[in-house]
Amino acid sequence: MAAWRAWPRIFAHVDMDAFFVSVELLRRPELRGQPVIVATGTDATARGVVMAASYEARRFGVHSALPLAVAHRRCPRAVLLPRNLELYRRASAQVMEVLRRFSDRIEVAGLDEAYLDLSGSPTPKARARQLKRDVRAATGLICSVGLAPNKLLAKIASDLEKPDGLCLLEPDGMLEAVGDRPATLIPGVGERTAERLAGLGIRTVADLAAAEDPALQRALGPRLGHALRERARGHDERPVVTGRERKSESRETTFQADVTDAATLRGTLDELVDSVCRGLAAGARSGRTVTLKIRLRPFRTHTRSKTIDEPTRDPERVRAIARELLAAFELDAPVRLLGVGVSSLAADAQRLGSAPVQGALAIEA
DNA sequence: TCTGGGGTCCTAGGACCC
DNA sequence: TCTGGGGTCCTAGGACCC
Repeated sequence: MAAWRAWPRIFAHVDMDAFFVSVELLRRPELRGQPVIVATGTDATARGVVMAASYEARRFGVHSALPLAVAHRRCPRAVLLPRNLELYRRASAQVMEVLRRFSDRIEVAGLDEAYLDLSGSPTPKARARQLKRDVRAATGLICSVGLAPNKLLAKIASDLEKPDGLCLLEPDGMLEAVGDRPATLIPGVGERTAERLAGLGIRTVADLAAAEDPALQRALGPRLGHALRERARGHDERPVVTGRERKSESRETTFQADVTDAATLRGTLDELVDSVCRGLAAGARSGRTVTLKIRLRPFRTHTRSKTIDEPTRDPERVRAIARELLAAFELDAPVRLLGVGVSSLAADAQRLGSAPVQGALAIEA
């Protein structure tokens, strides 16, 4: 009898393979088999990063988040495609629609991945195979699926047999499967944390699993230190969270050349504010905190924020606050990036007649 | 080697209130 | 005159994820 039959819960992590590139290839089939890079722009010498790389391009050491200039050096003949987020959003919605047929307990964790709670299914592996077939039939896209008794192991498992993988991972099998991989394999261990761990002589997942709790807690803080060791041991109690509410909305832009001109900054700021407010309106939300983000040369990032008493998404109001924050900021170097965000969001309580808000109605009653 | 854009969560200090 | 303890809110920065 398969061990998974004894698991109290069964989670699937569905991860689309080279998602942005694969979506592009649906309409550019002639590019199949070639190194393809989806990036922030098409000028390989301009500022930007790789958003996705085909498996052919990955063989040259090109991967997402890599600076475009470096990617171009590593693989000069790669076809560079500009990102088309609207296209990827539509494809993602199609994929998620298929996934919902397999469980209503689904957590969308990005455009290209989701967790499904399949607890209670007598044949989870067969369900996963069917899911892969259905996604492919509906969208033409390939995904990898990890099956495990918790979200963490499911996520690790989905990556083990990419592309087009289907992998089942038990807690007992974790160290055998990934024990000698770098600790950064564990979600939550990024570059900075990996450096701190290396200071303790911890480099692999197995090292982290075997580490002393007090030492970890001194290096990383009590919460993170304990949590990461638990993860390295395959322990994870997080449930699938459905229907998350957005907590902030922001826009930012990196200038192709650093900016010192005040009028350019103000003009850009106004566009960012308008876009954020349109986004808030589309989601019927308003917010109380306006945050200005500034990145100065060479790469120093700062934020300034102001919180008001009443939620707003009035562009005039948000613009006035953003301009005030910008005016008060001491610019001692050229500006590389400018951003605007609104947080402390609340659902609109307006238009009660046509679009009732539950909480508000309860008060009315 | 040069580092996008959209998010989430955590920490830490200070203000303020009871 | 010296000085509690807890709670919430706000701000700024940092780390991380996709």
